[in-house]
Amino acid sequence: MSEDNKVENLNETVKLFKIFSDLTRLRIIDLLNTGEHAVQAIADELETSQSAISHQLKLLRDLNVVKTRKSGKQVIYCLRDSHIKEIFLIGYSHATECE
Amino acid sequence: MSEDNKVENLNETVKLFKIFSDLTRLRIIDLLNTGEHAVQAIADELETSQSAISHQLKLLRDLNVVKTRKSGKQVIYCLRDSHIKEIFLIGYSHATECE
DNA sequence: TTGACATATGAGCACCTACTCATATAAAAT
DNA sequence: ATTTTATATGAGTAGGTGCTCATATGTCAA
Repeated sequence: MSEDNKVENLNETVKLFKIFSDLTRLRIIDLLNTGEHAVQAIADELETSQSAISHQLKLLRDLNVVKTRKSGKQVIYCLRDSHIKEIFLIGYSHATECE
Repeated sequence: MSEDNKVENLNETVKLFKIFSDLTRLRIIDLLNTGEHAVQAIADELETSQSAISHQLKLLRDLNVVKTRKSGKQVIYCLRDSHIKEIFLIGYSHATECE
């Protein structure tokens, strides 16, 4: 592998880890681990503004972390696949196992 | 577990993931995976200024990711334990396996 | 159609972060 | 002792990020 490819792979890895590097996003992911939720339900649960949640959900959508379906006026979010869930859980257990 | 503890645990998880959320730091960690290196050797290998590397190494020191030993004028860095290596490798493989 | 509700999004701002540049510190060589 | 080499660190700065606030868009109900 060329040095450029190595750096490119590391850059992809950085992008992946950045998904989990914000408390609001991590709380959303943690919540969606328990099942699908509408936007306002997420905002209520996390006691965070609808706008802040919606901005983060857009990021997670653009990064293919979550997918949506519509139900009437609501938009319901869930994790796209177990990929993200796995990495989250590994990080979570490593971060909390030394207490 | 209280909601506060949950958030606190998620915050620790965020801190862990943030370690890996910068290309320079990830390249340093990747390089130290191959064994210990002095500061200037890291800077040369990554074609990055000594100052930039030194600043990042200070961060990694403060986060207990790396440890050092002195050898004459040089300060030689290595990863503190396999903990970090494991998480890095999991993220790296997840980020690169879909190509 | 009008109003109420649910979500998305743009603009602006405050904060954070990773760099550069200059300089301090420390050890070895001369 | 002075100079050279290796590393650390403070100040300043540019770019990125996550929020708020205002508003747009879309859907249902009356």
